[in-house]
Formats: sequence, structure tokens, C-alpha cells
Amino acid sequence: MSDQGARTRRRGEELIRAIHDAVLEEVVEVGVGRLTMDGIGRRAATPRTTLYRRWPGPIEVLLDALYHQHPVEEPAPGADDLRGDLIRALRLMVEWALSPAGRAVAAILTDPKGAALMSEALFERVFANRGGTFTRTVLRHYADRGRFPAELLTPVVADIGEALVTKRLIDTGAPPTDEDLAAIVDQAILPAIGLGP
Amino acid sequence: MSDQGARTRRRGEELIRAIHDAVLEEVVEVGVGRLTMDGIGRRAATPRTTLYRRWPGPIEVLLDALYHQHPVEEPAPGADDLRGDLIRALRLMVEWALSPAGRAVAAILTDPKGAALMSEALFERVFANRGGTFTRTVLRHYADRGRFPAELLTPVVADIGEALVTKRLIDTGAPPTDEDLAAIVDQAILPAIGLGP
DNA sequence: GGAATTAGATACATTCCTGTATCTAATTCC
DNA sequence: GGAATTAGATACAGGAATGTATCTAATTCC
Repeated sequence: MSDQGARTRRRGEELIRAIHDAVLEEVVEVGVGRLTMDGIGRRAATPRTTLYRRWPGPIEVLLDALYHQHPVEEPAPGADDLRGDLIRALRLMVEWALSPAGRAVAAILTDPKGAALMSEALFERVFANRGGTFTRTVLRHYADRGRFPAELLTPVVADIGEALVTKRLIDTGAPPTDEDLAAIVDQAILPAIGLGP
Repeated sequence: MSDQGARTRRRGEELIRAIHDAVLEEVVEVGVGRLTMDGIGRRAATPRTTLYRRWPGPIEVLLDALYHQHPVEEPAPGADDLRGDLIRALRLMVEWALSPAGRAVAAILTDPKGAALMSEALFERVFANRGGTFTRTVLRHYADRGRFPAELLTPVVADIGEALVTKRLIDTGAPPTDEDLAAIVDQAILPAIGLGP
């Protein structure tokens, strides 16, 4: 155990993790439609026999890798800082969206044959089966405390922030800055709940 | 010319159109990553030699097909119906997004290797190089006429409607109803320009 | 009607990917 | 240290896709 440097082969958990990391990177680079056992194996520096011993095909490797990622972090609204909490929630969303798992989920959801593979169970695993997402969690927290009329928190309003961030990511591929997130909160979300300028 | 039914082969423009239609359908079904000359040829009922005589590969067939689609229709704001015009603009967006060309553009923009192929020139051709998009055109029209303060028409505000529709399409794959579009206008866009309930 | 053009059909070699089989080498466990 | 387990390496056959070459048939044009 004391001479780990002399080992030439990965084994067990270490090998699985390397394969998981490799498939998440590979799908981001080539997309679901071009995902192959060959590609994953090359990236993980492991032969295909090693992959086929555990998984029937590349999609299964990918879904297994996603299954074993940490669930998405939940926004933690504070005492009384609606605006700040919304911005932090959106930042959390951006960070996740740009993570290997986030990018992989996006790749699956936007692939014509990929979306059907994203089972309900996996979706709940990734998002830890919470009743809300990013800004919805914050908005509900403050509506419950009377910060704004709860009836204004409609599905449309709950979606505004994340929709704008999602479109931004698609349009430019670049992460929005904190100024961008603040603009989304100030110009779109707060007016929608009656707290505009 | 009077006995078109007796012809067994398509030729010239008719053949090109069939190939264009085929590639737009094929990319929607299989995605950019799985687009092949074989697939296009099968769908167009034409051999690959016919394709290779004109295009070096499947991506070029696709981009050429897009180049020759009619540009996106522009919203035509009326005299004084901001809400109605916004809903109509979003409906126009949905119709385009669900068209063969719209779906193909989406497939390209969401493919890791596809987005880089969408040249500026093609983008302008598809969108006819107009300064605005769907709701932005309407909003600018009414801001110019003093319907609401022009300084409220920021890039974020201009994007709200389309962002919500885009996210809806991604999340559910189903087209929003007119009620959905009205909710987006009433709950998100109008409040953002100071015309909330 | 015949020449020119073009679409369609077929064949071929190559590459990549798939899935499997087999073997060797490394690692772990007793 | 030896047995068991597992990772890595290699080989193989078959299928799909690529790109090219060649030929035939259909269509258009003069």
C-alpha cells in the first residue's frame, strides 16, 4: 500500500471514476450522436474489453456516470435578501450548467435520440428530487414569507431567470457575468413579482 | 412537357429540392452527429454518387439546404395592440421553430461540432439580416411610439419572451399553446416594460 | 434522331466501430 | 508464495459509412 507510484494499472473504484470522467468529457466534445466505446476507451486510456465487461454500450456508460455524480446543489435562501439570493441561485445554475455533468445533461437533452434515454429516475437523481429548481426555490421561500404576493409566482414567472440564462448559454456559449445575472434579476424577475424599479 | 407522370427520374431543380427536403428531415430525426450521406441519400431516394457530385459531405448538404430556405417571416406590428402583437410574434417564433428549417437550425446550434459551422453569413441569410428578432421587433415598434419608456427595452427585456418559449420547447418538446404565449406576455414581458397588471 | 448531359445503379477498397474471444500481466487476497 | 481476480492487450469477423470508379439508362437539347 505504501508504494502506489509503482502501480501500472488502475483497479476497481479508481478505474470506474476514470471512465466516468472520460465519458463526461467525451460527450461534451463530440455529442451523444458521436459517442463511441472507442472514443471513451481512448479518453480513459482503457481498452474496450474493460468497458464491455461492465456496460453494453456507450450510452449506458454515460448514464451510469451521470447517476454517480453528486446531485445538483440546492440554493440556500437567507433571511431577507431576495435580490441577492436570486442572483446567487442563478450563479449556482450557471456553475452547474458549465460543470461536466451539466454539460452532459444538456448534450443528452438536446440530442434527438438522447432525450428519451433520460429516465425520470435519473432526472430525479441528478436534481435530487427536489420540488424546485434554482430560482423557483428562492422565489417560493420569499413568497411563503410574504415578501411578495404568492399568486404572482406562476410557472412562467418561476421560469424567467433560468430561461434567460439558458438562452444566453445557447446563443453565446459563454457564461453570463454577475452583471448579466443582476440585470436578469432586476429587469425581468423582480418586475414580474411586482418589485420592479 | 404534357406527360410528366411518365418520367422516372428527377432532374435539376426538382432533384435539388428533394435532396434539400430530405436532409432537413434527416437531421431532425438523427441529429447532426449522425447525419450521413447514406442517410440523406436513402431519404431522398437518390444514390450517394448524386450527392457527391454536388457536395463534399453531409454537413454541406445541410448548410446548402438551409441557405435555400425562405428567410424567417418578420412580425408585422399593427397600429395599437401591443399585447396582441407580442402574442402573434411569439406564435410566429413557435411556428418557425417547429418548421423543418427551424428544427434544423436548432439541431446545428446544439451540436458541439455543429455550432461552429453556422457561419455569420448563413445566420444572416436565415434571419434575413434584420436588426431584430420576434418580440424585439414588436417591442421596439411600440417603444418608438411612446407606448412605454424606451429605456426599459434592454437586451434582457427584449429576450424574455423568446427565452421562455425556447426553454419550454427544450423542456417539453411540445409547442406552447396560445394560452401559454398569452401567459408569457402578461406575466413576464408586460411587467418588465412597466405595463403589468 | 442522335449527341450531350445527367441521374441512377453497382462495385470496390478503406476506415471506423461493434462485439466477441483469447491471452498475458498486474494486483489483491489468503 | 500461490491462487484468484481483474485490467490490459491483441486478434478477429462483420457491419456501416466513406469516397471513388465505372457503367447504364433516362432526359434534354439541337
